[in-house]
This record gives sequence, structure tokens and C-alpha cells, in this order.
Amino acid sequence: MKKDKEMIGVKEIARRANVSIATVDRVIHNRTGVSVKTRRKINELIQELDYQPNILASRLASRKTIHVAILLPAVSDETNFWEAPLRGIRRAEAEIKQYGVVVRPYFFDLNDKESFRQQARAILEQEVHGVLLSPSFVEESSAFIQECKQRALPYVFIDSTIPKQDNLCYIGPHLFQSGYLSAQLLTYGLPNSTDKVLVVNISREVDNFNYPQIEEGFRSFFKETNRANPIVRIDIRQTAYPSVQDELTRALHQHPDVAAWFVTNSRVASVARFLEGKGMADKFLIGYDYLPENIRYLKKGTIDFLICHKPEEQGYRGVMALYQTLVLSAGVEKEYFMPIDIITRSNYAFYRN
Amino acid sequence: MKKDKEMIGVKEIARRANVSIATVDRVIHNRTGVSVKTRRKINELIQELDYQPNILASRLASRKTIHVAILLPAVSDETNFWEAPLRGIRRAEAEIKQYGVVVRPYFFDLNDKESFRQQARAILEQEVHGVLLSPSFVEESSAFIQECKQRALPYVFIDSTIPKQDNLCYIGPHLFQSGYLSAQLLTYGLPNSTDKVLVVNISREVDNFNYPQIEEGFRSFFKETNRANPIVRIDIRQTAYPSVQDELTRALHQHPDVAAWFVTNSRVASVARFLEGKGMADKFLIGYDYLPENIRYLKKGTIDFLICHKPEEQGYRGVMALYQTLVLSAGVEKEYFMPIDIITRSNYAFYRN
DNA sequence: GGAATTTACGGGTACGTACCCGTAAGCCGC
DNA sequence: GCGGCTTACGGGTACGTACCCGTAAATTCC
Repeated sequence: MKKDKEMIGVKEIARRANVSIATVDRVIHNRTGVSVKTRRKINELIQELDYQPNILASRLASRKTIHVAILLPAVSDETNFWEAPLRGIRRAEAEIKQYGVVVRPYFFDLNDKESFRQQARAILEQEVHGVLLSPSFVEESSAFIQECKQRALPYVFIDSTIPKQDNLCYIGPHLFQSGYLSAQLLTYGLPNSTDKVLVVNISREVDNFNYPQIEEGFRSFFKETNRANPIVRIDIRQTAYPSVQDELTRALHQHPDVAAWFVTNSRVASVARFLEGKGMADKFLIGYDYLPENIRYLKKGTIDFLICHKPEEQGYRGVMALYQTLVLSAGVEKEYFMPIDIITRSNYAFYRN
Repeated sequence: MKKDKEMIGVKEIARRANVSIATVDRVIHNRTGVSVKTRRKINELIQELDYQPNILASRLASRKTIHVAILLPAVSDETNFWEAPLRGIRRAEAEIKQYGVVVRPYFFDLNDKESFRQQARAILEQEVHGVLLSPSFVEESSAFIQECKQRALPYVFIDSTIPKQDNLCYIGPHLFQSGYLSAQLLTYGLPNSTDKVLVVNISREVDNFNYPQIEEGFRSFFKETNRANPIVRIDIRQTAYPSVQDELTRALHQHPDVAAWFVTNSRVASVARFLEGKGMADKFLIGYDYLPENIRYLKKGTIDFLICHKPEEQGYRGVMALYQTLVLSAGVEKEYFMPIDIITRSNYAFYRN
């Protein structure tokens, strides 16, 4: 019942190099106090024997705690989308707590850039070794990660990204392709090439980096497949339902012949509610995210497809990426695109966020 | 930088119970040599303090190795479906090797029940603490797990199951719902209620437990949504392409008006090849599994949808379920249904098996 | 009632790594 | 040659748990 493969450890390396364990340890951790010759010899042995440190023993012996800060939008009554990443983060935390990793969440208000700045400052005031954030506000995020960079703190983006920022990695959707897929699915609601499409963007913030990618992918599909369907886009900047209703009523008045609706984010339930109210529940409707409200309309058939990018797993993987870097000192993929999942009323019950 | 939360361990419990660490250890591991009174007191303290053993230290101190046996169909030139679960198993193995878990795979030939029996016997001859298997042959599997049960070995089913067998858990698809979803998607290729559907089952073995569930779900959808489309089923027992071609040619001759095709397993590439040969690549075609051959036809548009149940994750989760039981002594879900994923030419690139 | 056995428990070492502390050797200036 | 200082290294303990071994006390046996 003994472990068959006798793993070689620092002790064996020390023996072969005719030095003490402490010296090997110094080499492994790049600490000072080792002659060049000894250091080289030990490094050669490490290479040669393919030494793999025993993480269990390492973490057990180390009395250090690794602090990971999380900076995410707070769950609000407007959207509870961010519950899911937080669940994933909690799951990761439970898994690696044993390894001495502590996760500290900070929340900001999506309607208040100042709250982001405040929380960012609060993070930097504490001892912290890695950061996971959703760079919802580009300006503010840039300022924050600038500071992280100076302190050599690794930071991970989830859900959305800012290009070329030396982030450890991005974990989230490939928005262009996500829009492309939505278009493909929408065509099942567009039997004729003259059927009109309405793209609805409901968002308080004018997002000029992420949203355009979705629309670009969406339109690309029509272009590539030579579909001439007219595509109309409307922007709704007030997210409360009455405003949405107003705007949609106006749009419908202007375009009474819309055959299929595409909502570019998780606010699709509002549109579903609107369509039901107008007795148009049978119109083809696609939107985003596995939220209870959306699932309700999906079950009824008002929403035909939901696209989802596994927000929970984004949170989980985000923390794990930092863990891999900080504890295992292993590399991580620079860009980890989430799958673009299709949810219908027939498979939602088994979906794992 | 010290760990803030001073975890309570055996030492603290021993102190409070006025006994030695060794006695606490005996209680924790249900070993003999502790008086009833002492045992009770220690158990109370464990409850009260919510003692969580330090897995790191536990696995480090234990010189025991846990052996997990894997019993799966071999990858053959007929199908390499089983590569995926094996990848997942390897991934799990790498992750928990540090904890002293060794995974030993055994492969059998899907066309040879005797090979299953042989490998099963081989497993039981070795030291083994848990088994992960695909119960492809019902009779033989039952005999094998009977023996496991007697030895109190936990065993996990993946991909398919046998009901009521005291297995630790089942990790795999909900086949009824999977068939149901396929039907829903297929309707996008059936604009008229008279359009004919061809269900193709290509399999050497007559599967009388798993396959019928798919078809049942498939037909249920049509029934529930009051669709009158004629559904024709053909069974092909010779899986080599020439035979498939013959049978399909015959079927097509008999039913020249088939509008949509549904292949009930991963052999859908054969049907795609056939349809291309007949210049019928535009027919609606749905099948199973993320295999290179299938993806090739998906990209070209010959296959419209692939349904997939994350085979790699099944392998991964299967091993992890045993790990949770054997190492962490934590509970696992009895039935873990995989998501029913929809893959199209627009999202296959980001799919994670 | 004394020997043999069993019961109930404690001491202590090991797992592989991290890191503190001590020290011999080498070097410097004067 | 001596004090002071740096460099290079080893001894040893700790992390929290597992488990071997030893032993006093309790129990059984004849």
C-alpha cells in the first residue's frame, strides 16, 4: 500500500549535491547566500531529476497567506447577473482555502464610477497578492491596474476586457462570435429574406468597447450568408421597465413588421414582458444569460433562445488562474474564451452556469 | 501575513478533552482502543468546534496510496469517442496525484463482451479502492459490480447507467431530454407539418436500455407540441461505411421525401458523407458528439447541429467523485446529469468538451 | 492471588518543505 | 594579529496529521 513511485524531493537533491536541504531550498526560492557554483549544480539536478515540489508539504510548511482581491459590480435590484460569478468565486475559495488562499470581495455600483475608484483604493490599502476584476469602467480600471502593475500584482479580467493591458489573463466571452451565433439562430425565425430584425440594446452606460463587437458579429453573419434582412437597432438608456416599454412601443410603431428580436444583453426579460403584453409572444426572441426572469420566459416559449457564457465558471476560473500563478507558479492561458452556450426550453434544466 | 483564522486542529481538541493527540486520532478514524466515555466527549468537541481536518497534512502524513480503477471501452478505429473521457480522467489524475491517488485504466473491446469480463477480473486481482466504469454490457457489468459491492468498493457509472445498482453515482446525460431537445431543434428544418423525419440508429449492439430513452424523448416532443410529422426509424447494425451507405440508400428509396435526419449517436458523420454524396447536403441533419469527423461536416453546413454531453468532463467528474468519497469522505450527488450542449458551426470553436 | 491478557491511552517520529538561527571560513583595514 | 563584516552553508524546528510502539491499569484465567 506504500506509494510505489518514490518521489524525489529536496532531500534527495541535497544528498546528490552534497549540500544541506536548506541550501537547496535557497536555490529553489531564488534566495541569496548560495555560491554560483553550488547554485548551478543544484539547478542542474533539479532539471535532470525533474523535481516537482510537493505542494501539500509546501503549503503546510508555509505560514503565509495569499490574499486575492475581487472587484466586481454589486448585485442590484436591476440585475443579479453578478451573483453567478460570485458563486464561482466562492466555490474556488472553498477549494483552495486549504492552501492558505483568502479571497476578499469588494463591490462597486455599476451606476457610480466613484464607487469603483473607492473600492479600488481600498484594495490597495490592504495586503494583496492578486486581483480579479471586471473592468466595467475603462478609465477607472486603467488607472487601477496601472497601480497594480507598479506593485507587480497579477490581475485577471473576467466577463469583459480592455485590450493590451498586461493582464495575467482574460476569462470571458468572445463577443464577436457570440453575436454571430445569435444571428445564426435568429435566422430560424426569419423564413423570408425580407423579414425585419430588431436589435435592442438596453444599457445605462454607453459601452463603446464590448457591445459593438456583438453587433459586428451579428451583422457579419448576415453579410457572410448573403442575407438581405433589414436590421434596425434601438438603444434604450433607461433600464427601468416603463422606459423600456415606451421605447419599444415607439420602435414597434415605426417598424410594425419586425419578425425577430435580438436583445444584446441580459435585459431580454423586459422585452419578453413587452411582447407578451402586445400579444406578440410568438415572435422570435433571443437574448442573453441564465437568469431566473429570463428562464421564466424561456419556459413559456416567449424567449426562444438564451445565449450564455457561463458566468459562474468565469468567476471560478478567474480565481483559479490567480491560484495557479501565485501558489503553483504555473502558467495560464492569456485568453480563455468561454463556450457560447445555447439554452432552450428543452435543455435549460440541465444547464450549469 | 500570518493566517488570520487560527484553524482548530486535533491538538486543540486533545487539549480540551484532556487526552493525547493519538486518542483524538483514534476517534476520528474510528479505530479501537478508546473508552466509550472518551470517545463521546471527543466526538462532541468535534461537532461543537466544527473540526475540519487539514487535508494537506492528512495526505502528507499518510503513506497510503488510493487506487482507482477505470474500466472503459478502448478507442478503436470505429470510434474515438472514448478518448474524451480518458482525457478528463487524466486531467483529474494530474490534479489529485499529489494527494496520493493513482489511476489505473483498463480497456475492453466494445465488440467483445469477453474482454470486458477479463478486464473486470484483472481489476479485482489488484489492490483497488474505487472503480469508474461505463456499464456498456449490462449483464457483465452487473456481475462485476456485484463483486464490488461485496468488497464495499464504491463504483461510479459514466456515460450510461443501469438503474438501481447502488452505484456511488451516475455521471452522464439525461437521454430522454436529450432526444426531446433534438426534436425541438429538428423542427427548424420542418417548416410543414407533413415533412418527414428519418431517425437513424447506427450501432452494432442492440441497446435496449439507453437508446430507447432518446427516441422516447424525441417522439415526446412531437406529441407534446402536436406535430403530425411522420417519423420513420431505421436500424443499421453494420457500422462500416459501405453497409451504412447501402442501408441509407434503401431507406431513401423507400422514403424519398425525408426533410430532416436525426442520427441517435456519434455516427452522424457517416450520414453526412452519404448525404453529400447524394447532393443532399442541405437537408437538415442533427447528430451527436464533438468528434473531428463530425465537426468537419458541421463546419461545411452538412450537419446543422451536434448535441454533446461533455464526455471529457464526465471522465473528470467521475474520478473526482471517487476522490471526494475516498479521500475527503464527502458526499456526492447520486445523479449528476450533464448539460445538453448544442453545437453549431458558429460556436464549435469555443466548445469545451 | 499471581500470571497472562486486554484495554485505554500517551510519547514520539515521520511526511516534505519553509525558514530561523548559528557559525566557520574568508576578507578587509589598520 | 585582531576586531568587524560578509559570504556560504548546515542544524534544527515547525506545519497538522498518521500511526508505531510502549506501558500503566484493568480485567480475565486457573
